[in-house]
Amino acid sequence: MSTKKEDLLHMAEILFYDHGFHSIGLKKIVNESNIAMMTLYNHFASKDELVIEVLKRREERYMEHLAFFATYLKDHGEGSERDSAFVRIASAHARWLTDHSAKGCLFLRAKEEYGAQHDHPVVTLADGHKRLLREFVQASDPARSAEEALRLCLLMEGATALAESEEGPLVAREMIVMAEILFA
Amino acid sequence: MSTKKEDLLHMAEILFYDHGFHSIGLKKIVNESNIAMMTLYNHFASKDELVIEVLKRREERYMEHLAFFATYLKDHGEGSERDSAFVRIASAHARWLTDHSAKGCLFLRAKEEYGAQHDHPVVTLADGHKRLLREFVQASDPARSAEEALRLCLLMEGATALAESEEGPLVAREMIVMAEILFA
DNA sequence: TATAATATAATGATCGTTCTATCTATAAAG
DNA sequence: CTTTATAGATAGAACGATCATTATATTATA
Repeated sequence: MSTKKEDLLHMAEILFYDHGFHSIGLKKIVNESNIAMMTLYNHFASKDELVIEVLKRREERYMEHLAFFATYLKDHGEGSERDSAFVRIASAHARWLTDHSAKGCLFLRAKEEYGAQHDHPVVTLADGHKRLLREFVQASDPARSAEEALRLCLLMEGATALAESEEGPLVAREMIVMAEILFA
Repeated sequence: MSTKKEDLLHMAEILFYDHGFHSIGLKKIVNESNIAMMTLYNHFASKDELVIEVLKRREERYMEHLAFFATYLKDHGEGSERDSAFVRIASAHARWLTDHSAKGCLFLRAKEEYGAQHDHPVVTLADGHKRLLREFVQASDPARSAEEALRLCLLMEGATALAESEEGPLVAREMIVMAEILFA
C-alpha cells in the first residue's frame, strides 16, 4: 500500500477518534497529513469510503490484539491459577483499553453518528464488528452458554464506556475482577 | 416555560439522539418543530446553549427515574427475596433502557463529539453527570466500597452500550442477573 | 515517458448566526 | 368597549464560513 494512503488512514483514524466523523473535515485530514486533497480522492472515492477503510483496519488490529493476547495468556498463564478463556479475553481487552486513549468504542460511535441511515455501509460494518466480537467470545469457550457470552461482552462494553469518565487502569482492573467472579 | 421553547427542546433531544449533535442542523430542528429560526434564537443564545439545556433536562429526567424506580422497588419488593440497593438501581436502569430507544448514552456521546475542546461546557456537563451517577450509586449503600460502586456503574454503562447492538430486553435481563450475582 | 502528487480554485450545498420587516396576541390606558 | 402599547412569533433573505467534491494545471518521481 502507498505510503500516502497509509499516512491518510493513520491520521484520519486519530482525528475521527478525537473529534468524531461528522465534526472533522477532509481538509483538516489532508492538512494534518501533509497530503494534497486530490491525493486523498485518488485513493478513496469519498469520505464514506475513507471512514469505512479506517474502521476495517481498526477492526483487524483490535481482533488481532484480542486473539494474540488471549493466546499469550493461555500459554504463559500465571503459575498455578490459570484463568478461563473468558477471563483471558477480558484481560486482553483491558490491555487494549489501557493502551489506547479513552474515547469509547469507535464502532459504536460510528453507528451512533450514521445510525439514522439504517442501511448505511458504516452501520452495517459496525454491526458486523459487534457480531464478530460476540462470536469470537462464544467460540473461545463453547461450553459456555450464549447468555454467559453476552455477559462478557457487556463487561467489555462497560469497561470501554466507563473508561471515558473514570481512570482507565482502575476500570480495567475492576472489569477483570468482575470477570473472575462471574467466570471463575 | 414557553410552549415553543418546550417544543424546541423536545424535538432537539429527539434529533440529537437520533443523528448526533454535529450532524443535525438548527434548520432541521426548527422545521420539525414548526417554529421560526428567530424564535429559537429568542430562547437560546446559540446552538451550544440549546445542546446544554437538552442535556440538563435529560439528566433531570434520568436521575428522577432512577430515584423513583429504585425507591418503588424498595417499598414494593418482591415478597421474601428483597433486592439490595445496588440491584434495585440496576433494575431501575434496566427499565430506563427498555423504555428508550437504543442509541447509547447521550452524555457520553456529547463528550465524545465535543471532547476535543477539553473545557467546553458540554464536556463539563457530561463529566458532571457521570460523577453524579457514581455518587448516587455510592450513597444508595454506603456500606459498599468505592470499587463495588464502580462495578455497578460498569454494569450500567455496559448494558447501555450493548443494547445498541443486541436486543434491549435481553441485555437488561442479563445485567440484572450479573448485579444479583455480584451484589447479592 | 508515464504515473503520482502537488497547489489552487471553483462548485453548489449547508452550516450557525444575524437582519429586516410583518404579523399577532395580550394587556394597559383612554 | 375601544384604542394603543408591548412583546413574541413569523417568514425570508443575507452573512461569511465551511463542507464534500471536482476541475485544472503544474511539478516531481520512476
